[in-house]
Amino acid sequence: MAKGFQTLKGFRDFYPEDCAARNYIFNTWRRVAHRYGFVEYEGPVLEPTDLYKKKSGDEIVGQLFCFTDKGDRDVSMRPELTPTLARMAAARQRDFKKPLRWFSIGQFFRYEKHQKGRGREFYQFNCDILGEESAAADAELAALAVDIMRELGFNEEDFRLRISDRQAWTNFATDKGVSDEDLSTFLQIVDKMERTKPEDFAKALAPFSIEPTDIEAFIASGADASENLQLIVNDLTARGMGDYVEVDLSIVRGLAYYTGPVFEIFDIGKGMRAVAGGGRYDQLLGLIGGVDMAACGFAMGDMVITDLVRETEEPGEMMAEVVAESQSVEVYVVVADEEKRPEASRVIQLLRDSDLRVASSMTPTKLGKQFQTAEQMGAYCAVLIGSEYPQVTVKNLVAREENTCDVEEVVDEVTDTIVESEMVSLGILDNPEGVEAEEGKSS
RNA sequence: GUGGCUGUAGCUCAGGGGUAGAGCCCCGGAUUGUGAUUCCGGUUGUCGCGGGUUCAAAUCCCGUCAGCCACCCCA
Repeated sequence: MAKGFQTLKGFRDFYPEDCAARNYIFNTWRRVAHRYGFVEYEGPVLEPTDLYKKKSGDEIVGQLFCFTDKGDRDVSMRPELTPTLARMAAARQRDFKKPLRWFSIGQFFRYEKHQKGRGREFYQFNCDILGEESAAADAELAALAVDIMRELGFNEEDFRLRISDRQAWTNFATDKGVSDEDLSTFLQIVDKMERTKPEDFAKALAPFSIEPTDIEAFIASGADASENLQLIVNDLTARGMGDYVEVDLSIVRGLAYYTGPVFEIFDIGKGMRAVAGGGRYDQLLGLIGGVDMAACGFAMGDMVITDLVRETEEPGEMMAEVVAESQSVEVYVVVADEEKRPEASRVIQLLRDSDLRVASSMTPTKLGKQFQTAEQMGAYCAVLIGSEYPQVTVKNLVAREENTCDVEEVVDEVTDTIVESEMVSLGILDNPEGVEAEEGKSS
C-alpha cells in the first residue's frame, strides 16, 4: 500500500495557521512598501533559462528548476526576480517617470538541498528603485528595510543593518594594483575572510601583494572609506534610525553585479542569519535590457524572517495575535430551536451583510455544544435564535452577559456587544461577573 | 556534493530480543435553552522501507529512503 503522497523535498504545505502567518508577513511587507510610495508589480513564474544564464553564467543551471517544455524550449522556474525586473523596466522604461519605486511579493524556486531557513520553494519580497543614481535611493531602501523589521516588532536589540560599499572596495583594489580581471577573485577572497583561517587568507592574498593588515586597516576606516556610506548613514540617522545601522566593510556580498553600496540585515543573538540583503547594480539593466539605468534594490525571503519572528518574544506575540484573529469569527449564531432555522439563516445573512465574520452550526446540534464551538472559534458574541423569535438573545461571550432585542435591531446590538466584549478582554472595562478573562482573548 | 542525528497512533514521545504503549488531540456520553473543570467510554498503527542474524526482531546487523541540523553555496 502506498503511504499516500508527501510534498516534494523542500516544498511546503500551508495549513490555515501557516497561511495566516505567511499572510501576516506579506501584509507587513506590502503595507510598509506602500508607505514609501512603492507600487506593486509581478512577472511570470516561468522564464527562458537563458534569462538567468545571461546574468549569472552557466553554473547556476545546477541550481535551477529547469526543463524542456512541449515546444522544445529550455525554461526555468524563476530563482529570482531581478532579471525579470530588468527586462520589464527596460522594455517600457519610457512609460514611467523616474525614479521607479517598484516592489513585488512572489514565489521562487531553487534546486538546492533544503535546511533551516532555506527550501526549494520560498516567497520573497523584492524592492527596487530604478533610475536614481544618488545614494539617497540606497538610503531610502535601507530605511524601508529597517521599517519592515520595526513593523514586525523588532527593536535595536534584535537586528542590525550592516552596510558596505562595493565601489570603495574596487577603488581600494585598483589603488593596490589589482587588475580588472582579478577584481572579482579578489572580492571573493575578502568576502570569505571571516570564514578563512588567517594563514590561508594571507596565502590567498599573496598573488596580489596585499597584506592582511592592509585589508584590516581598510575595513577599520569604516564610513571614511566612502562618501556614499557617509551620505547613507547621515540620512538614516536623520530619520532616527542611526541605532540600527552599522558600517561594516567586511560585507562584500558574493554577487559580481553589485557596483556600489550593499547592505544586509542580520539578527542579533539568534545565530546572525542574514534576513535581507541587497545593493546597487547599475550595470544590470544595460546587460539584460539594453537600457542604461541606475538601479538598487534588496530582497527579503519569507523563511528566515518567519523563523525569527516566531523565535523573538514581542514579534512572535504580535504575529500570534493576528494569526488567531484571522482564524476566528466575531459572532456565532446559536440555533436553539430547529423550527427557527430559516429565521436563523436570515439573521446570519443580515450580520454578514454588515461585514461581520459569522459562523453557525449547519446541522442540528445540542445547545451546549454550540456554545462550546462558539468559544473555540473565538467569537466575542453569540446570537441565540429560539422559539421566542422575532425576539433574539445577544450574548457577550467574554462577560457572559446577555440581552434580548428584536431581530430588526440585531446588527446594532451585536456591534455594541462586540465592542464591549473587546474592551472587557482588553481589561478596559470591568468584567461584570468577575469571570477571569480567557487566555488568548486577553492582551 | 560532504558529514552528524533521528524515523513507533493525527501530534509529542516511551519501550533496546518474547503478541504495540502513554500523554495530548479528535469523537460520544454524564448535560433536551448556555461555554469551564471533572468523570466515563471510543477510534487510530504493515514500529519508514528492503534484506540478514535468531525458535522469536519495533529492538541486533547491513542496505536504502525520508526528515532535521551543519558544511559547501546562497542570485
